[in-house]
Amino acid sequence: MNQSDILNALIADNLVSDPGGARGRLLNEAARLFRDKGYERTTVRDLAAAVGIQSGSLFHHFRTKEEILKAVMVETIHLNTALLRAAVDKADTDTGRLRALIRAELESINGQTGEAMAVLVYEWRSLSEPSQAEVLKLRAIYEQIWLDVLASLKVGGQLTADPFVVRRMLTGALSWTITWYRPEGGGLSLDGLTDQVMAMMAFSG
Amino acid sequence: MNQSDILNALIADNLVSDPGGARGRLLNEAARLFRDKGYERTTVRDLAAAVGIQSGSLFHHFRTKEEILKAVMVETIHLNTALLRAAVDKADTDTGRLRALIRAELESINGQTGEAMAVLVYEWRSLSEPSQAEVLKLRAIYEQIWLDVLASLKVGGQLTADPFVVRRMLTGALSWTITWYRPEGGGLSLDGLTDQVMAMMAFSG
DNA sequence: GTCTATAGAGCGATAGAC
DNA sequence: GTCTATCGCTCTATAGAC
Repeated sequence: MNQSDILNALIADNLVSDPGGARGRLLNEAARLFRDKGYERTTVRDLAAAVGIQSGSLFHHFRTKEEILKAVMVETIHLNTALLRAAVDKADTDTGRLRALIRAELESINGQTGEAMAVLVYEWRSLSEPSQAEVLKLRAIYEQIWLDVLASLKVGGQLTADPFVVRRMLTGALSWTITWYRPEGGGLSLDGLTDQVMAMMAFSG
Repeated sequence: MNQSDILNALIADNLVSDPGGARGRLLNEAARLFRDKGYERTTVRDLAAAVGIQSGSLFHHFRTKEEILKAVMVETIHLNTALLRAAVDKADTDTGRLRALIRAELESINGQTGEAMAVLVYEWRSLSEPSQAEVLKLRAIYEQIWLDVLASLKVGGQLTADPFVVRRMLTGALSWTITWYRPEGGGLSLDGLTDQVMAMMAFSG
């Protein structure tokens, strides 16, 4: 399964909207706007204009503005959980799995789904409490993939620090790359960036 | 010079407002509100209520709401640059200086100035372009303290990764601790957290 | 230096025609 | 399913009394 097979499978299961459809197009534009301007500064008029309709028409597709934010987050987690799962399953050592996780998360953040990933990380506060609880359940599945690999490295002795703390440090370090890393610049490639992260970790394996 | 001596020296130089005065009290409350609710969701009525005045009275002290955000950021950088400088000057090896930097930044983020530090990191987008440029100049001084130590470690061979990349990874990892680390919980202490970060770094010194 | 009162603009969301 | 029109509300900032 390559990336586009994974996407198509999720669309078939109604877990992710078809990016060609009306709903999918809106969610893509919403992710971009929410990342660039922030959720609060993005108006329903901005969202509507981005897909070429009037603001009133938006509410035929979504009951509230917040429902759009939630949909961006939920679909992003579904997609990236599947991508992370696929990446980790390809490796056959714990060290290789850690590298695959770092590479996959960097790609999620700095690649095509980057806008939505940034929204997921930095617009969390804008989501209502009930929606946060809902999204958190989905996020836990994603996090567990990380924790399983880190725990295995800890048992194997390659990792000395606490897996939970390491995961949180990496969450911060990797998500922060969206503020400074520019893959198109011709400088550091995504693999090169992954190498740098690995070089930073106290890791004998 | 202990921490309170440093603060008093900055107040004497008019670089930081006296926390007991009207301006200082407002900036402290503003930092707390901006961190908790975000800049956009915090209204001038919220800010005024936090110091016990009406919203109209705020504009006797600040010309715009954004000026308050900028003042929070500028004073935070002045204070934390002085604290970082003092911390690094106490150590006498490069490894010790790195540890001191990590410890100091964790304390800035998770201690008394944590609310303002969080605003500095996560409300950057809410600052107007001209103000961003102004604050960036001050930030560069702070960053240079980090880069000097990391460059020295690179020359010494203890650090293999690129100093600029390492600094950015650490910026993300350390600032992210405000979202999960709770020092008062009785679990991990600030020194313990510093140990965990050091344990994560590929660092033979 | 703080108050009351409000101007002026923009916001999310709704209603009903087509 | 999109349109136009607009409601009702909240926001930043101002004006002028005290």
